[in-house]
Amino acid sequence: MDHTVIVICGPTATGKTALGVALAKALDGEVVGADSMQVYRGMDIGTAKPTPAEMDGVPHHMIDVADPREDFSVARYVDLALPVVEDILCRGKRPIVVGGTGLYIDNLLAGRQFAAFSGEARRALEARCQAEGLAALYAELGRVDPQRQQELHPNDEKRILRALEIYYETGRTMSAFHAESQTQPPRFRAARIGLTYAQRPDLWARIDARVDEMMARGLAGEVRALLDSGVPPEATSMQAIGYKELAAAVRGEGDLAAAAEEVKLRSRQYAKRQLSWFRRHDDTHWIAWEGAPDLFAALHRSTAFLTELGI
RNA sequence: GCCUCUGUAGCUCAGUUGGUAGAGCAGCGGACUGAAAAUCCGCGUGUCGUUGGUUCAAUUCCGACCGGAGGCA
Repeated sequence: MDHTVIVICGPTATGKTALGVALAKALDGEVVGADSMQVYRGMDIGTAKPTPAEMDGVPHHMIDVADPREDFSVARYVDLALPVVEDILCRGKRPIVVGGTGLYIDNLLAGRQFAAFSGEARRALEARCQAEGLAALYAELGRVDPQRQQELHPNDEKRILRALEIYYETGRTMSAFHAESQTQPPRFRAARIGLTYAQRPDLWARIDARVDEMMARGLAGEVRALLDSGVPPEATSMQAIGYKELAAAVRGEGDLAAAAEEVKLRSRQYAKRQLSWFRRHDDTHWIAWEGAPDLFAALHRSTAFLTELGI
C-alpha cells in the first residue's frame, strides 16, 4: 500500500488551511490537523480553526478532540492521529496533514509511541527541583544519562526533568530510547510542502491583520466564555497565544487594545520559531509568497511538485 | 525673544574625568523525542543631531546651527 502522506506546514497565517482543502479536493484526500491548540473544543477564533464553510465538505480530523480543561500532549496526539491516518490510507484516500505544530507532525510521521507514566515521578522531581535547585538535578542527570545531559543546557528545566522522569519511570535512559527510535524507519513517507513569505514584513502584516480580525470577531468573548466555563488560567489550552494575553484584560486588568498588540508580538515570535523548526527538513518544497498568499498559484505549484513525486 | 534641560541601536535609556560605546525590550539565528501557540540557547545590528574650533586624538570639551521638552515673558 502507498504510505505517502502529504504535509502542509509553515508558520501561522500563510494559508495552510485553504491549501489543505484545495489539495484534498484535487486528490481525493482528507485533512488531518496537526495543531496543538485546534484540538481543543471551544477555542475557535483564536486558533483560526477552519469553519465548516472553509472545510467545504472535506473531512477534517484531529480538530475538537479535547476539552480545554484537560492537558493534551504529543503522546495523545500520536495515539489518536496514527489510527486516523492509517484508516484514511486503508480507504484509499490521501491523508493531508495540515498544521503548524512541528513536533506533532514529526512524531506522527515517525509513528513514535510514548510510554504511559503515572505522573508520580514527575511530581517528585518538580518538588525536588524546588527544594534542591535545578543544578542538583542537572548533575544527577549527568550520572544517570550523561549523553542526554551533554545535549541539554543547564537552564533547560523542562527537558532535564523529562529525562530524569523517563529514567525513574522505566529504568532506562532517554538516550537509549532515542537511539532505539532512530533505528526505526518512519511509519509514513512524507511529501512536504512549506508555505512562507519571501519578505518577513509581509508575514508581520498578515499576522497583524489576522489578529485585528480575531478581535473584531469576538476573541475576547471567546476567552471569557472559556474562563467562565471553568477552564483554569494555568491550563495548557490557556497557554495559547491570544488566550493567555487576553485572559487578564477580560477580567478587567489592563486594556484590550494593549493585549491585542501583545498577541501580535507573540504571534510574530511564534512564527519565527515555527520557521526555525520547519527549515531543518531539507526535503520540503517551499512556496514563498511575494506579498499576499495566492491559493491558485499554490495549488498549481503543489500539484506540480506532487506529480514529480508520482503522487 | 530669553533661560533651562535634551538629542547615543528600531524603541526606552546608560556611559565615556578625551583613546570611535552598552543594557533592557524589539529584531535575527539555532535547538527541540509526553506542556511545543510551551521551553531553552546564541548574536549588538550605531555617521553617538549637524557643522566649525581646541587637541596627537572629539561621541565626550567650547561655539554656532537644527530638532524636541519645559519655564519666563
